This record gives sequence, C-alpha cells and structure tokens, in this order.
Amino acid sequence: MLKKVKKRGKVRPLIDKRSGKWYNSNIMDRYEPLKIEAKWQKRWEETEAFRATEESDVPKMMLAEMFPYPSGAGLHVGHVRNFTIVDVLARFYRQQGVNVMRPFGYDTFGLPAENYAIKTGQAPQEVTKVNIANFRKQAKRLGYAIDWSREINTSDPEYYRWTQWCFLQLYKKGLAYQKESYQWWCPVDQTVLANEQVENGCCWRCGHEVEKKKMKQWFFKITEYADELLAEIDGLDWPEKIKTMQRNWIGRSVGAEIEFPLAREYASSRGIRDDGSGRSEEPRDDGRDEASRDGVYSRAITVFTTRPDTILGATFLVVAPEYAGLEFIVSDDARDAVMKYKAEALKKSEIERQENKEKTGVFTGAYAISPATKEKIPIYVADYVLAGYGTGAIMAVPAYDDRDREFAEKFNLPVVEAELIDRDLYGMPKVMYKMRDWLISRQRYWGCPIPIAYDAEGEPHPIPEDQLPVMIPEVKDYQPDSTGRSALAKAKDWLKVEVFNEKTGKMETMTRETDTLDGYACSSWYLWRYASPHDEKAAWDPEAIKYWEPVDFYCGGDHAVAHLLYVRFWCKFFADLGYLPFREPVKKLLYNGYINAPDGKKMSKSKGNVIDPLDVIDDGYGADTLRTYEMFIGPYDMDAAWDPRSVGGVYRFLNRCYNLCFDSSFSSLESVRDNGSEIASEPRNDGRERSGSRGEKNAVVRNKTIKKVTTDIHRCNFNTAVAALMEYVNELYKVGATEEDLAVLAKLLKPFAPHLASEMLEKLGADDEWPKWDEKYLVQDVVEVVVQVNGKLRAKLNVPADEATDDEKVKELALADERVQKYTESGVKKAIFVPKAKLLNLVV
RNA sequence: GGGCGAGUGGCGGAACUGGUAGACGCGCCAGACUCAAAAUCUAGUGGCAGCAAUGUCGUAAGGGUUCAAGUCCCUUCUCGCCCACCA
Repeated sequence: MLKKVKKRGKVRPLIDKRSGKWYNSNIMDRYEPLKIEAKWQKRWEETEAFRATEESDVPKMMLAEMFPYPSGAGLHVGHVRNFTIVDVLARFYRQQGVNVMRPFGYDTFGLPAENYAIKTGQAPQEVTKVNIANFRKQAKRLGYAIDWSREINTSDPEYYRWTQWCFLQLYKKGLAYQKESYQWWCPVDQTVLANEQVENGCCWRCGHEVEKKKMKQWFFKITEYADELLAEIDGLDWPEKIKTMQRNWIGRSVGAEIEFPLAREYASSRGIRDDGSGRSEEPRDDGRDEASRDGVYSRAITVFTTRPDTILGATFLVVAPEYAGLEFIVSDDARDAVMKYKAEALKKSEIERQENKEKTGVFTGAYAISPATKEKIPIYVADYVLAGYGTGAIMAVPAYDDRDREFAEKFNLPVVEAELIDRDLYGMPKVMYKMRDWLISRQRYWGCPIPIAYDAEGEPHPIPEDQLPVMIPEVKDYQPDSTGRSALAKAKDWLKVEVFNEKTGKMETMTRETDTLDGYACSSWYLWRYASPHDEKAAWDPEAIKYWEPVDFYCGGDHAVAHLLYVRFWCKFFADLGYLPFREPVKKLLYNGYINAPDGKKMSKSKGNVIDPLDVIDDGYGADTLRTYEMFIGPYDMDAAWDPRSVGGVYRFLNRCYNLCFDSSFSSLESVRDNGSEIASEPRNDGRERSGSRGEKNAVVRNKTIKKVTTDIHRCNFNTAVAALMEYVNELYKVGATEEDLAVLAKLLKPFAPHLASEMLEKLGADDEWPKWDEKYLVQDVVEVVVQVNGKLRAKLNVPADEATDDEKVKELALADERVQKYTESGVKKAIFVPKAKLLNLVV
C-alpha cells in the first residue's frame, strides 16, 4: 500500500514509511539517500576511514565541537548544525591533504541524569550508557568524519581519574581551596539547592521558603589568572561578542581602597566577633583575610572606589548586609533594626534583590570620620552594596553617583558638590575584578568525586595520585543526605579510607569528601585528552599534545563565558606547570547560532515544536539533505528558523546532482562527452553572446565554482558555498556536463553531502582530492562595463578586455551609446573610472 | 540602565575592503509531460507606469559625507542576545 507522501507545496521524497520502500516512479534509477548512506557509513566504519595519527611531515588540523551532554531525547537540530560545521571543515581540509583530527566525546555528569535516577531508581551510570549509545548511533547516521577511536566520556573512571589528578595539581599549588560560603538550603527537604532549584525564594520540590546556610565549599582560584585571562583576549581569533562578554565578566576596574576610621564613641561596646572568615561572607579569596584579623572592624571601615578623586563629596558610608564587621559597628539602639534588615536581605535571592531596585537600607547608628574632610559621616547598611565585590563597603558620593544620589534622596542625606582632588591622596591604588573564584563543590551524587579525605580534626588531605580514581560508590538512593551532603555519604564503607597523614607521620583512617566537582571542571581539560584518549599513564601525552594542539577550530553555540573561560584558566595553569606548551587552548572559535522552530520561537518539548533530525532523515530526505540544509539555512553564526519547505528544496538540489551523474536523460552529458577535451575547437554554437564553445564555457563555470566554494568555506560562508554549488548544477543542466564537471561537483559537494558525493565519485572513478582553479579561465575576453550618469545606471557595454582598462577608450564608447547620450547632452563635467569594478560614472 | 548585534521582495537570505541591490532557495505564476495528479523539466517573478524598449521608486525613518551609500557618520524607532545596583 503505497501512498503519496507529497503534500501540496512540499517536496518530499517518495517513500512509503510503513514498508520503507520507494514509490516506484517512472524514473528507474532514482536517488535513494537512505540506501546510499547506509552503504557508505558501513564502509567508513569498517575501514576506520577517519582515524588520525601523528604524521609530523604533514600539516595537522584539529577540530572539535563542544562535546554534547547526551540527553535521553537524542540529537536535536542544534547539535546537527554544530557538528556539521565542524564536519564540513574537517572534510574540506582532509580533502586538501591536511592531517585532520576530528574526535568526539560526551559530557555526561550532571543533574538531568541524577534527577532521572532519583525519579526512576535507575543508576545514572546505566542511563548514561544508554544515552551515549543512542547519541553515537545517531551521530553515525549523519555520516560524520569522526575518529571513533578517540571517543571520550567524562563519567568514565578512566577519564575522571585524570580529572581528579587535575584537581590535585591545583590543590598542590594552592589554587583549590576551601572556604565558608552561603548555600541555598531547604529546611524541609534538608538539602542544598542549586540556584535554578530555587523558585521565588521557595524550594522547587516542597515549596517551602528556603534559607541561606553557611557551608564549607571548594573553590578554584581563577582570580589568580584574572590579569592574564583579560590581557590575552585581545589576541584571540574569537568572535568579538564572546571576547566582550569575557572582558565584562572579568570586569577589571582600577581604583583605590580608602580607610574611614570609626567615630569611637558610637562604635559598639560589644567587640566580639562571631566569625573569622573575612570581611565579607561571600566567596572571595584575594589574600585580604589576614588584614581583617585583630578586630580591624572595630577601628575602621575600608571602602573600595574607582573615584577616589570624589572623596570630598562622600557624605555617608554604606556596607552590605553580609558585611562581616556589621556586628561591631552597629549601635545598641539600632541593633534590632539592622539585624532584622540583614535577616530579610539574606532571605532574598539575588534575582529578587535585583528585581526591586528601589533603594532600601537602615542606619547603623554608627559614624565614621572622612579622612579627607575629617567630618563625621553616618554609616548605613543597604543591599545595593554587594558583599562579594570590593570590600563590601562603599563611600557614598551622591553628587557623582546615581545610586548614591537615589539613596541620599530617600534618606535625606546631604549631597555635596565638592571639587575633585588628586586620586592618590587618601587611598592605596587597587585593582578589582568582578570575577569571583570558581565555586566547584556540589552536594551531588552524579559528579566526579573530589579526591580528598579528612582526618579526625577535619583537616583535608589529598588522596595520593596512585590511589586514583576515587570511584563513585554504588548507592540505592541518589537523594542528597539530610546532613546537606551528597548521596555519596550513604556509602558507609566507601567513606572510610586509609591515608598517610604527613603531620602525624602515620597511616590513618580518614573520611572521604562527599562533594563532587562541578561538571565544568570535567570539561576544562577534555580537549587535551583527545590527543591521547586512552593514555593510562598521564592525563595527556605531551608529545601528542605538541603535535595536535592547540585546537585549530572549536565550535559551539553556548558557554560564552563559563566553559570558555575555564579552559583558558586551566590551560594557563598547566602551562605554568610545564604540562602544556601553549597558553591559549583554542585558536579559532566558531560560535554558531540557534535553530528555532518554524514560527521563530525556541524549540521546546512543552511547546511541541521540536524538529527531530532523525525524523527528517527517516522521512526519506537522508542525512546529506539534512546536513546540507543546515549549512544552507543562513550564516552559521546567526539564529535561523527551520523551514520544512526549504528542506525539500535542498533535497531537490541533491536529487539534481544525482540525476546529472546517474541518469543521462537529465543532461546532455553524451553530447559533451563526445567533445572530448574541454577547450573544444568548435566555433560558438549556442547562439549566445558569450564567446567560447560549450566545453570552454564549462571550464569557465567550473573554475569559477571551485574558486567560490573554496574561498567561501575558508571564510566559513557555508550558505553561499552551497548556493554556488546550486548555481553550478543549474548551469550544468543547461549546457550539459563533462565527466570532469561532475567529478568537480562531487568533490566540492563532499564536505556537505559526503554520502552522495562518494557515490558519485565511485561511479566516475575519481578520487576526492580538492580541486584547484585555474585563473586563466576566469579572465574574460569581453567584459561588461557599467556606465552611470550621476551615479545612476544607464548602460552596460560589452568591451573587449584589453580596452576595458583604458579609461579614455571606455569613455569614448560610453559617450557613443545612445542610452548614455540622452543624459549627457549638457556636457560631461567629470568622469570617474573604476577599473576594478569595471564601472564608469559620468557627472553632468 | 549598560554592552554587543541586527532591520534588504510574499518568506529565508545574497551583495569580500563604498562601485550593476535582491545571488541561491522557498513560495507563486505559466508552459511541457500525463487520462489526471504527483514527481520531473522549461520559462517568468521587488513596487508603480507601459504591449514593449524603457522610465521611475526602492535596503526601518529622517538628515549628512561622497562622483557614487544596503555598506561610512549623526539622530530617531523596532527587534534580538548578553550583563545587570560591580561603587
């Protein structure tokens, strides 16, 4: 039971979905993508066609996409765009004889798999295994030129063993450290919550109001590299958009720290501190902890400002609610109000705080002395000052700062239009960054265990490298423990470990760290693992790294800041340790746009507008159509909307390629073949104005196409490269194709539609070596010269090439043309000739 | 509020450093083939006027620079993304 699949206005392959058989139209040998694709995919698999090995006498190129998280839903069209960009480039360079490495991997740790495990009771390991198998199968159906021997998976113990090794290197250098930090905490579920699990200040599961709980967390000291990370952005061949985002994220500002002594009589009589962790309680480590010892808070407040020159206008100070010295400065009268304000501020999420920009705050009852004016100024606490930036305290200059002015107006504080003074008069110059250290501990089961154990005193000790990996223990229930620890804490046997304690000089039974690493840690070094993916002795082999890396092309559509900053950070760190011979991991970054639903909206399951790429293939269009369509859809770096009808258009194009090669009734192939050589001696015979025989004309079009496609791919203008191929095919349909024309077509088509192109090349008995163009065919003997009068197009002249560069001659010809004469009767004042544009503009 | 992009036919989009606007595809329209569809092939397709040659208007709006502006500059509007009280 065959049924017509085509709907009105839609080109669809004729295939019966139920039987999988092709509707037998009157064309005997028709394009059957699924058949061709299965054939070539099998062949590539069997021959390991894309295996890459180091060959030092051949130029290398390493290309990678941002490896995917293999979700249960399988590949989506966004993956296909991302992977196909990489694949087109990989095949393009491979065809040019470059030694190409195109690896693949899976970023498998993370919440979705864990949540699925909690919901279904299935082990995340199992879920991951199934999802990877599905992703691999689907990627293979797209015909990617992947070296499958270089497949990696971050949750494989053989991989995360080395993630743990990386952690230990950072730990040894003091760049992995612990510090108290506030975490979202649900008192009902007794669990730590990630930011995205807090909805309107309530727990996403039980709906109870969440609170912030101070907990010890692990951090990577990325701020150590802030200066270099910022400075080297300039030299990166990355999109400006990403570079700007990284600069803003790092957010360097130059200012000064200025001390404002407290006016003693107002300082709190209770000089006891409740914590010794630093001035502000938000994550921050820049070595200032020491300065905060010995009750500095009871003597002075240090502010950070980028405008120390405005200090004469500072009429009050403001500290953040989390400001650690708040206890000491607040007066007894104000204490209740201040503590109430602090408690409320702590409850609010960052989003809530930002939503309401209306200034709020409370007077602390305390005063400070301005070092510049020696006047006594009040100290307020307000949440518009952020604890995590600077010192958590500011001098407010309402005359120069909008936020301060707003606050001053609301609380009736004086606004003084004071003169500006020398910047360095009262403070120490100081550089500040918005970037915070990277909080990497997660109270989660499905992540890379942190290779640390604690002794009886609670002091951390690294797990020795020869005991790695610290395996993820098997548990039954993946829900975090009531202690705020991950489900790892439920593996009682696993928790105990014998570790040598350097302090006591003895082996001791210690308790393992139950936090796991942020998934971004796992993806911060995977690009280097690709160089030696099965290395059992090291995270990466320095020789292989030296040959393959840094990565030449890295393509993704997400993680503009986080991941792309973290890999840069680790690269610099491991370069400092001597493990990497370069300081930037990615030479060229391609940042591709999203593919939206036909209505222009984001594709999402809930909206039901998701296009499944495998459906497109199985509808009979095939992978080649899907790949080529996604390259043709628009510039790779712009968002695009899926258009099912355009998919049909691309299918039609590939069908025409197929017919040109396999069905002579679709072209005048025979007649041209008879001609033999391309530069035939026959006179012009097609009645057209353009000179040359059919063979010659083919050579012109062919060479033009080679040039266009080659330069377009070089510039990553994939959409116009495909358009050029379409033009070429249209031309061949008109004038007929020689075998050489077809071989060139197949070669140029191969990066986009590798299966069909391979089939064509096989039929033609040709290799896939990238063709070169010959400029001699691109030089025309008669050229078209455009004549404008006052910038308006008036005539096009056909001029012999040797005369077209002679401005006097061209002018003479132009003035002889009656279309031009109509406008030049009053005389020509000026004539501008542009040889490059073959254009003459007459000014009258 | 700040930063970065982008506004071109009915639609997606071409136009490298200012130099023939609308490549290519979709859609539409006509013709061929067919009993008839579909598929395929051929031709046409920015608006307005004209049988046509051709003229004229036209790249969000307005102004400017230039022999020449989709492209450069200024103003305004719209959309998208990112950051968002960072002192």
